[in-house]
Amino acid sequence: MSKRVTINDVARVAGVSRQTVSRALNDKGEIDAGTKQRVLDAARELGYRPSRFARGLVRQDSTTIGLVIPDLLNPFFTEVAAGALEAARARGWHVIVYDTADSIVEERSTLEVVVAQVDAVVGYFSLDEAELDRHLGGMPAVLIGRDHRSPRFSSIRIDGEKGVHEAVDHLVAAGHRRIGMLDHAGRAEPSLRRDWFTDAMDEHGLHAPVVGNAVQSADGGAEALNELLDQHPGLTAVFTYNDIIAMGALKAARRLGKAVPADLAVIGFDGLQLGTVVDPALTSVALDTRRIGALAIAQAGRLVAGEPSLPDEELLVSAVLLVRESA
Amino acid sequence: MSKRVTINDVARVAGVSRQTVSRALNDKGEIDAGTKQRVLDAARELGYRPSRFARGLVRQDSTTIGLVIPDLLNPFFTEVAAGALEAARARGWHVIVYDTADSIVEERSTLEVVVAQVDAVVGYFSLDEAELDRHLGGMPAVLIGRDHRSPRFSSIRIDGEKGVHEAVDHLVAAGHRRIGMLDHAGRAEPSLRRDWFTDAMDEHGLHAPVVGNAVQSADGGAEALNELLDQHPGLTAVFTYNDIIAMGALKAARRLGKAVPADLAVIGFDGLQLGTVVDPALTSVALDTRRIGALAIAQAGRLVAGEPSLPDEELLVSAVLLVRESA
DNA sequence: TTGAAAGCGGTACCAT
DNA sequence: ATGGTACCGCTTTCAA
Repeated sequence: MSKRVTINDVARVAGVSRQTVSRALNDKGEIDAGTKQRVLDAARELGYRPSRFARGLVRQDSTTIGLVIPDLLNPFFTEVAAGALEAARARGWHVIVYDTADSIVEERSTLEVVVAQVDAVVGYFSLDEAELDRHLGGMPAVLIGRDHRSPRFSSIRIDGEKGVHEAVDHLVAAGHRRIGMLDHAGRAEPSLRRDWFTDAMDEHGLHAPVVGNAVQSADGGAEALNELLDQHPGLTAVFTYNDIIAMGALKAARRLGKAVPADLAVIGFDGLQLGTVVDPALTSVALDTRRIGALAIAQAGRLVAGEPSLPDEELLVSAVLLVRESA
Repeated sequence: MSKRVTINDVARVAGVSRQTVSRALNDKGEIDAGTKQRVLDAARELGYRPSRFARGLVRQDSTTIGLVIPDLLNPFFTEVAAGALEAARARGWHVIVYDTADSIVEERSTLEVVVAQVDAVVGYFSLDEAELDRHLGGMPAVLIGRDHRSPRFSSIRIDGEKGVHEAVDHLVAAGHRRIGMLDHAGRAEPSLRRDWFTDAMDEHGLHAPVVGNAVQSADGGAEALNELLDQHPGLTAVFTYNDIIAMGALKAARRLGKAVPADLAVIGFDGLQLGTVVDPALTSVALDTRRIGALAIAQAGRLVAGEPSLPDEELLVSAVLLVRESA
């Protein structure tokens, strides 16, 4: 492994001092054109590249934010990430992306590493606040889609209540009464989204919604729909935990010979762009994913700079019903 | 904006030297338990976080690789990115993701910024080698899906020839003779994928393939298929530039009342996981996207470390036909 | 126009 | 167990 070429090497070869090298490289004035050229040539020849650490050490700017997401392959997180990258880029900040592979173990090891590499973290975490704090040791952190108790954290809150109510209203207005839900499987408690759904159903006097559980994949959604319809053949509409599950449900419905939305209306959650590639295009309770990413970055930036936090009400992203074709 | 808390501040408050602070923080032995606690308390109190620059400067390890992709929202690039992240993580390296938004202008500004932030770049570039070199100034670079002339660059090459031949063989074996293609619109020249397709058709004595052009989106694919079938109603199969376009074609086919694959067989390119959420699941000439990302990282790592490049034949990723349902 | 010297915030090595 | 000192690679005064 070849030794690093430093500014001193360049200086020696060019026959000048390193300050002069610095001047040449950073396009400062106050330098003879000939000297500058000589330095540049030497630098090229040696393959010199300035150390980003040394630079960063002396110029105290340069903000790097760690974005922690459970699964880059999940289009929802990809959209959030895209929003974050865009927002960061606009400010000249950098984003290091960490994928925790939906695993607590990976999340821990990610956090351990993250503290040494970035100025702030934003993202989706499943560890409790105490442990997060322990790993992060004072680093600014913005939790997405999850409230915080400790003032040490910030949150980007997601409110789907209004959107889910709109969805149920929409279904009821179209004449649906027997409406089921496909919730997320494999979590201890029912999801918030399910609570919103139940509430909305209650409001219409439609009680005891029937709920199935789907693992997080299109196949999971398909399977869950099959089971649900098996037990409750009378259902004319389903609301799902998210769009991926809804897409699986779409597929399963077609296999069962049910036309969507005529025989079975389907409404997802997330409002992924992806919802337009399936047929019929997916109606969904949509989140502004770009905005989520952008907000997280903005808030992280303020924390890093020691500026006051964004006001709470701006840290909230509300879902709205996006009517396409499936309902 | 509050001033940075340094190790000296902690040392002063704890009443020790900074070396002792360093010991306490890095869990070195040779330190009194009481002292260590005192230091830790002081650090917490002050909200001290070590500077990653100073650390990086003295510990010469820590590799950061820049991943440049045209569009994170394109699932193909997402999959490559996921592969890269995974490979980097396994080595303890970091990946900064840059999205150039499919724009030359953004690509330039990205490159300008990238040089100061990472040890090597990998990704998809559209600038010519001379300009890349100029921006990169000696930084190791791995071009994906694109060959290089200058030995200054590395490439991860993509070979779809075999896979596309398999696809055509598959169609021909199923009795198809009138096979069209939906190429990528908006590029000056026909794509490599089109060349492979034409060759494969030739081999079967099926000449003059009919080709339409689709813009890069599902809608683009749908539109292009409509046009193509309008001009060539006899087609019984289409091969597309990529999976997204194929998914649009799938949708368009259904709208036209054509069953897939019975009336029209569809084969995409890329082999996206996404291909399973549509119905019928997409048959595709599949690339191992994870591997592409992993190879790029591996090669970048070697370049950074000054190790010999991976042998050329290992830097090649070949596509294979992935038969699902649409053909 | 150029160079010398003083840090930036840490860690490593050598004393004590 | 603790502190002193040098040094990582670069930029920024300040002189010359």
